[in-house]
Order: sequence, then structure tokens, then C-alpha cells
Amino acid sequence: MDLKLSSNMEDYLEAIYVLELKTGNVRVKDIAAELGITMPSVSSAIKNLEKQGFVSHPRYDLVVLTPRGARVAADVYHRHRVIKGFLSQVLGVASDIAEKDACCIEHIISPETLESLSRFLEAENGRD
Amino acid sequence: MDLKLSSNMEDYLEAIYVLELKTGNVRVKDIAAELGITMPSVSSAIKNLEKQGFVSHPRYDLVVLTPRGARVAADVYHRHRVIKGFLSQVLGVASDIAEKDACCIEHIISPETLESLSRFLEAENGRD
DNA sequence: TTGTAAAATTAGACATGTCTAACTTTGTTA
DNA sequence: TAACAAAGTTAGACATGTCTAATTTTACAA
Repeated sequence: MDLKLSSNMEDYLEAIYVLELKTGNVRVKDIAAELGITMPSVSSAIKNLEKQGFVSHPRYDLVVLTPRGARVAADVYHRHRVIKGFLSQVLGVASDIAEKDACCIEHIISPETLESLSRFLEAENGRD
Repeated sequence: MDLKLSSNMEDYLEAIYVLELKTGNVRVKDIAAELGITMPSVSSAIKNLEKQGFVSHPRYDLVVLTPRGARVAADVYHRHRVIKGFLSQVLGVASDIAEKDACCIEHIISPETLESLSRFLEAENGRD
């Protein structure tokens, strides 16, 4: 039942999640701007995500994460933060570069490696 | 002129490179086995890589990297080794998992982050 | 030297995810 | 309240990369 989402679909969920945190109201237009793609692309992706129960989206209306979508999105975002934190705080990679690398790596990293990064990051933070 | 290669095309070049190192003679069949895909998929990818000057491949014959292809492939493979080394030796991630993660990350990591991983790995190795 | 099996290719389908152009709906404002 | 601009959708094209089925070529063995 829980098929693995593609990187792209994870990106959509994460973008919606971040926009919800930031503004509360998420429109197709906002998602398109956040991801740097066109509205028709977002429309079709959202249709797909709705069919799979990750978002709810009445026509011409706001896009809202379902509890299931929010769970997945929060998980992606968590991976993002751990990876970015590790790269910038532990490795000393510049913030903007850590951000871009985290965006890609978040979709493909294994749970084991993520756990490792997380431990190192906590050790580093405990040192403050 | 030097358009950025997709992850998939990098994978093909890397596979050919590794097979050349291992056996010297690389066939379409070997590449298919190495990557876990079918021969027609390899055929069409190789045609693409040949058009771009990365491999040479006479019909029904062996596949050979051009100097340009070898240069790119060696670079991908180098990234692979640095990432895998970092994950397993510095972070202590299990070897098979480090291997799988490196396979994906090698295509998307920034030069800056790679450089960082490389420094940490060398520091770790110097400690032996 | 010819038949057969392995290797390779071609043809064509399909999935994903993007785009532009054209059309529809919504909401605001004059 | 009517029209106009902004937002959204639909339709359809395109690129990438995969597959299966069918065909062609090669190479080896009888």
C-alpha cells in the first residue's frame, strides 16, 4: 500500500509543508514559485498526490496536506535538516552549498547513514 | 559543448570504466548485468554516449571509453570512492550500505562538499 | 560449412515529469 | 454588477529512460 514516493513527489510534499509552516495558506502558484516550475506541472503532480491520499485539493482552492502527507513531508524535512546541519556544522561546508546538497541527498540517503549523521551532529551540538 | 551528464549516463560510464579495469573487454551484455537492466536499454544509452563522444562502439562489437569518456568516468568513480570511504571509515556505516548510498550521492554532491569529505577521510587514514 | 545459441539491435510501448498555449474559474474593483 | 486580471486547469507536445517482442548478426561446434 505504501509505495515509495519519487524524489519529485517528496519535493512537492516538502514544499507544501514548508509553505504551510510559513504562511498557512498554500496555493498552486506558491508551490510553483517555491519549486521553480510552472503551475500546470504542479497541477498534475497534485492530482497524483491527491489520488494517493497525501494532499487534499478542491478545484481552484487551497492545497492542504492530509495527516498522511504531513507525516511523510515532516520526515523528508527532518532528513533535510539533519543533512544540512551535518554538512555545515560538522563538515564546515558553506551554508548555501549545504542547502543545495541536502536537497538532493535527502531523497536517497539510507536510514542507517542518516542515523549516523544525526549522531555526529548531536555530538557537535553538545560541544557548544 | 560540455553539457552536464545525467545520473544515468554517469552510471553507464562508471560501469564501463569498472568493467574495463576488471576484464579489459566490455560487452553490452556485461554493462546490462552490471547495472541490472536489459540489453536494449544499454544499446540505446550507448548510442547516445557515442554521439556525445564518450564511448566508441562498432556494431555488435566491444564498447570502449574514449579518452574523454575515461576522464569523466574516472572522476565519477573517484567521487564514489571518496564518498564510500567517508561513510564507512569516518562515519562507521556498514560497507554494503555505504556502497549503495555512494552510488546515488556520487551524482549529486557538490565539489565543495566532496572536497570536505576527502579532507576528513585523509585525516582519518593518516591516523592509522 | 552450416546450423544453432548467444549477443545485439530495432521497433514500439509505457511511465514520469516537464513545458507552452489555450481555456475556465474566481475574486476584486470600478 | 460587469469586466478584467490573476489563478488554475486542460490538452497536448516533448525528453528521458526503461521495458518486451521480434529480428539480425556473430561465433562456435558438430
